[in-house]
Amino acid sequence: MKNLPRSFYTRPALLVAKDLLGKTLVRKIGRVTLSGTIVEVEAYCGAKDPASHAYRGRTKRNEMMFREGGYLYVYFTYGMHFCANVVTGKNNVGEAVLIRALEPVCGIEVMKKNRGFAKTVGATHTLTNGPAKVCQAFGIERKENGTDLLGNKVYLMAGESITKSSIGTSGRIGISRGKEKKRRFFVKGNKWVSG
DNA sequence: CGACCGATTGACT
DNA sequence: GTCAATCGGTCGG
Repeated sequence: MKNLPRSFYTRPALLVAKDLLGKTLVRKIGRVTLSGTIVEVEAYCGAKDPASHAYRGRTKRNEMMFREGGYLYVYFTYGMHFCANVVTGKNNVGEAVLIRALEPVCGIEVMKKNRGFAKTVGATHTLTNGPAKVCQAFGIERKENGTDLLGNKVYLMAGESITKSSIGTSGRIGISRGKEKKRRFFVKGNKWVSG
């Protein structure tokens, strides 16, 4: 299997967001491989979007968002959580797509260990149904900020194809500004989608 | 420098 | 349903 090419990421965030549904996120930690199918995302559109970290221009924190597409932007929030974004668009644009939820595929036992879950068989939907949960399960922290998705630590592969009719759209979650914009996309009926 | 608040979660009433 | 946890970015003085 092969990484998605740079050209997948250098398009506008809204297009990349919809195309990310059904793709497989892969994370390698030493010899361990974790993977999952993306089922929920949100687009954050640079300087034009009041909810985006890039809205107030380039800073040390959001620098990564201004790279060309295909890098990981990880930020720390609420004093205890990390969220992972896929940087999109061309250099200096400042767009990204937040990975909000995914369906675990490989390495479920390791994800449970990372999340502090008991060693039971199978996965429960609370394992990865939220942006900070995905990061915790996949071991994505501050040092993963800036990871090149064309490398072999964190990357994406083509996965299931999602038909247009099974993609749901809504306003974004957990923000106060730009709430009305329909920039959240999810796979309808998938139990891993966050509530 | 101090106050305020956030792309969240989990525990508790 | 409500609320604390906990810290770094941002803005006002």
